[in-house]
Amino acid sequence: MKDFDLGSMVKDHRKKAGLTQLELANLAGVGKTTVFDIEKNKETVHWNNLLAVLQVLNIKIEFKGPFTK
Amino acid sequence: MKDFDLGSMVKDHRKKAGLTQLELANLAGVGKTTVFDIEKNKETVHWNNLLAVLQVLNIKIEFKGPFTK
DNA sequence: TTAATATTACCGCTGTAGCAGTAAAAAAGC
DNA sequence: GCTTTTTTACTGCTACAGCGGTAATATTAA
Repeated sequence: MKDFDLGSMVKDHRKKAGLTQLELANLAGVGKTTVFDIEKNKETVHWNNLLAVLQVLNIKIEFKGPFTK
Repeated sequence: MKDFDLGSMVKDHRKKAGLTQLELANLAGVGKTTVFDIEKNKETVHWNNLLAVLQVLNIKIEFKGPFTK
């Protein structure tokens, strides 16, 4: 039930991509505060901003529900 | 590259759970507008609100990146 | 060690997501 | 058919996420 640590994953991928928070923010078209918040697991971020950051890092999202066909 | 249709998935799961948009919104603790926007694939929703809705529907999220361990 | 870079943390300000309310259009039930 | 429920769509209003700027702390490199 506990939320998985997305922030650390983002940070890890960013590091391995050789990017700073500011660079990642610029690439994703968001502010540096947003990248910082994501890595700190703040759930107050906007969905589209999170998507933009994940896309830069090539992180895919999969949704699995009881009725996933 | 195209975004997968999360809105339809949410709607489908909601239907199969026998919930109306309003009921789902109340269960998730968000407004009806938010549920409506999610099903319409508006990416402007807040991350925490999306999480709350998915949790009610038992939809899990998985992140898969190049460096996922 | 010192210097340069990166991260964390705050600050106002602004834009807008979220809200409830309303109403009209669609869908479901009778 | 008609009635009820649900969904869609719009409206002000409010709260706060996001923004850049700044500064302090932490990290890295030289």
